Amino acid sequence: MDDKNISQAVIARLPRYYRYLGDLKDKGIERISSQDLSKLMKVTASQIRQDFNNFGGFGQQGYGYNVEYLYNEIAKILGLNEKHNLVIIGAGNLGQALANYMNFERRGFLIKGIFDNNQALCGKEVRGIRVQHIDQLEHFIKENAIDIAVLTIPKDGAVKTAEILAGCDIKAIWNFAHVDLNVPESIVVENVHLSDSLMKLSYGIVNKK
Amino acid sequence: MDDKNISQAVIARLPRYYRYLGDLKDKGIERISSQDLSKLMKVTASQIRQDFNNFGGFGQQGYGYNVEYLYNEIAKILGLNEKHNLVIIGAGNLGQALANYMNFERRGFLIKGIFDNNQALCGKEVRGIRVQHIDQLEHFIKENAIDIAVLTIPKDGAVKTAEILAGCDIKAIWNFAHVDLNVPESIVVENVHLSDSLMKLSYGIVNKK
DNA sequence: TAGATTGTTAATCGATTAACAATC
DNA sequence: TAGATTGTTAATCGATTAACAATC
Repeated sequence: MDDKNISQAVIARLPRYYRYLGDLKDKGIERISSQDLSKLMKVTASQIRQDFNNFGGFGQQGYGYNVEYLYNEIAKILGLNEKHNLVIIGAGNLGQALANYMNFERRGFLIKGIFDNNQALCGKEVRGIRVQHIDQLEHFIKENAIDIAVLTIPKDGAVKTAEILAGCDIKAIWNFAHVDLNVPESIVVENVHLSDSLMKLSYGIVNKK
Repeated sequence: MDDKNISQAVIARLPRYYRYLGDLKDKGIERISSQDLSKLMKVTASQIRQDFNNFGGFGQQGYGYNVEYLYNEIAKILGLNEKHNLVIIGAGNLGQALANYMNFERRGFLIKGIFDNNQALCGKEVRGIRVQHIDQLEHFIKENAIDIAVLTIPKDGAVKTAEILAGCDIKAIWNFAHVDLNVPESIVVENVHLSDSLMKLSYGIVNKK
């Protein structure tokens, strides 16, 4: 897998390929051609082949792609073969929802800690993990080899907390706050702006043809 | 506002413009040039002007853009000046988190009902709204002029429920299930695939330069 | 071998950026 | 009026699609 410069558009499509291949695998399907996959996923076969060839040749002429092999290769590309330790910052509804949504653990994303600045929540257990006060965050991250911080707090707190995280050795921030974080290039930030998504939906309704 | 064919890329940027303009407005800033906004948002001034001009001229040569006016115009484009009635389907953690996250109401998205197929949850109150059994969904949608269904249930249920929704007069589905829904073109679907987002983040960590 | 389907190059399409005339 | 900045056209860049030779 020699990553020269894979475009964001390609990367954004990988999880969807992964999902479809997982379904095919579960159905016991062994091989699939780019053409058949293209019908299933409603994209062009050409795009599928181009996308995969960014990472090397996974197929075989005259045969197509081996489902399980391709599935595993995409997992590797996405880093799903590695374990990631994460903390959730913000033990409100969304934080708890993510903590309880445990398909993530199956993919190697292990919740090691949950933090909140509300003393009343501290000590409470969410999915067997005791909520800690946010003051302990910095120490905890360093001690527990935390890779990923999940930010599920309001935007004011998020900006400040992101600065703290930048000071620790955090690798990535999964940001649910409605604000763009300003952290060094070296930290990966993946935003989930739910209100942006809802506005896009709203646009779709209002401008329906 | 004459919508010929605005590209998805442009639409996806509108909520972000809206957010920044809202912040500027709150700070009492009256006008801004595309150049200043471009520095703030880290995009090109050219893109900003192109984007806005898809919807008509909102600026003035030699002056720039009036913040409040532009803010309101974008709100109109996004349909935020209209009210939307919505139901949440799935009263689990995520459904409750969204129900409780009430900035949505401020933007005109009114939660009218919450549904679940788990009898144990029915009758329980979430944010003052009594959870109903999913059997009542169809009836409720038709009676209460519901525009938007928020799907926060596992994927098997989601596919079936989407079919029911397609039968009602629903306008849009905000889909949090990890599956692509197959509904008529006339229904707007906006997906929030959290696991896809987390995989993108994972890719970012593993392939960091 | 013949048929199928990839990997890859070339063509097309669309989106972003640059440039500048129009105009406030 | 002169300066600033938009609206818009033209140039560039990148992503998608089409085509086909390579090869299993």
